[in-house]
Amino acid sequence: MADLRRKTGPSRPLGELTEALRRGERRVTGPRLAILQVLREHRRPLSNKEVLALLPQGYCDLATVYRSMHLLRRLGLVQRFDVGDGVARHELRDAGHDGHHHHLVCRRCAQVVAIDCCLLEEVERELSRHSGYQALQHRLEFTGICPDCQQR
Amino acid sequence: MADLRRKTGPSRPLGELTEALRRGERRVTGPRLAILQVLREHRRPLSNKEVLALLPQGYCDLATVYRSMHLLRRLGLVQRFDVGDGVARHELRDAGHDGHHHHLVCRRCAQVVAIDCCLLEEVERELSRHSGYQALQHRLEFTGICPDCQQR
DNA sequence: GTGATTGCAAAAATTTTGCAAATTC
DNA sequence: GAATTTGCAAAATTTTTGCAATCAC
Repeated sequence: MADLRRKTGPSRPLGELTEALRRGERRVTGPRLAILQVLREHRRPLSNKEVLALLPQGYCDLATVYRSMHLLRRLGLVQRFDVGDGVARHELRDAGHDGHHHHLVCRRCAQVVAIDCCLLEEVERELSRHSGYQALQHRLEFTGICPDCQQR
Repeated sequence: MADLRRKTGPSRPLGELTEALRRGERRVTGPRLAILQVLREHRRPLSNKEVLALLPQGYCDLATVYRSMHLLRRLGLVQRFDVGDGVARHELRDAGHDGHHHHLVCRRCAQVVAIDCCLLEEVERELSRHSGYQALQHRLEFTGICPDCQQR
C-alpha cells in the first residue's frame, strides 16, 4: 500500500532537506545527513531499526535514529506509517507537501492522479464546530482502478 | 452535517457476538463477555488499558484483554487502529456495512472521536466520473487539538 | 473429564530519557 | 564559545509468553 502511494521520479535533493533543517534552526549533523540519505535511497516506510541497519556499521546509535525521526517528522520531512505490527515506520515525503492536495492512486499499476482542489475545507470547519477540536488537519488518500487497468 | 459524532448507543446484540465466538469454537467466558460489553458501550477505538479501566475493578488481567483482543480480531469482530502514538486501539465492527467510517484524533493526547457518517461517498462518485477510475476506496483521518488539551 | 482460558509474574520488544562528552555554528 | 546533538546506559512503555490453577463445555 505504501508503495502505491509513491510518486515516480527522483526524491528531493539532499540540499533541500538540509535547508529545511536550517530553517527549523536545527543543526546539520553527520547522523542526520546519513539518515536522510537512507530515506532518500529507500522510498518506502522504514522502521528505525531498518534505518540503523542501512547505515554504515556502527555509524550512529538507535536512540539517535529515534530522535532524528521525531525531528524530521516535526519538520514535516517525513511521514509516519503504522502498518499494524506495533512498529512505527517512516518515509520521506515529497517536495510539494506544503501545497496541500490529495491523490488518487491506482491499486493495480500505482499510477497517480493529483487532485488539485482540497475537498474538505468546509467539512473541516463544520467538524471543528461540532467536535470542539481545533487546528484541524486531514490526510486523505483515494485508491481505485485506473482506466487502463480496467481493460486488462 | 447534523450529527457527525457517532451515537453512543449499543450496537450489535451481545448474542450475535457470543454466537461468533461459538462459531469459532471458542468459549464464552466472563472476561470475554465483559470486554465485549465495554466495546459495545464505547464505540470508538479503545486501547487495551482503557478497556481494562472500563471493566469492574480488578475484574480481569491486562494480559487477558490483550489475548481477547487478538481473538476478537481474528474472528473479525473488532478492527485495529493505529493512531500514531504507539498504542494499538480496537473498535467493534458493525454487523451490516463494512464498518467504514472516519476518525478525528487529537495530536496532543491521541484521544479519538469516531465520525459516524462517511463524508465522501458523493465525492467518490464525482471523482470516479471525472477520472475514470473505478472501485474507489479512501482513507481519511482528521487530526486536531481536543477541547481538553486546548485548556492545558 | 478434557481442553481452553485465566492470572500472575517474568520476559521481550519498542521507545524515551538523563547526562557527560562531542559536535555544529 | 554557546548551544545543540550524540552515545551510552538505564528507564519507561507496550505487548507477549510460560505455567499452574481455574473454568466452560
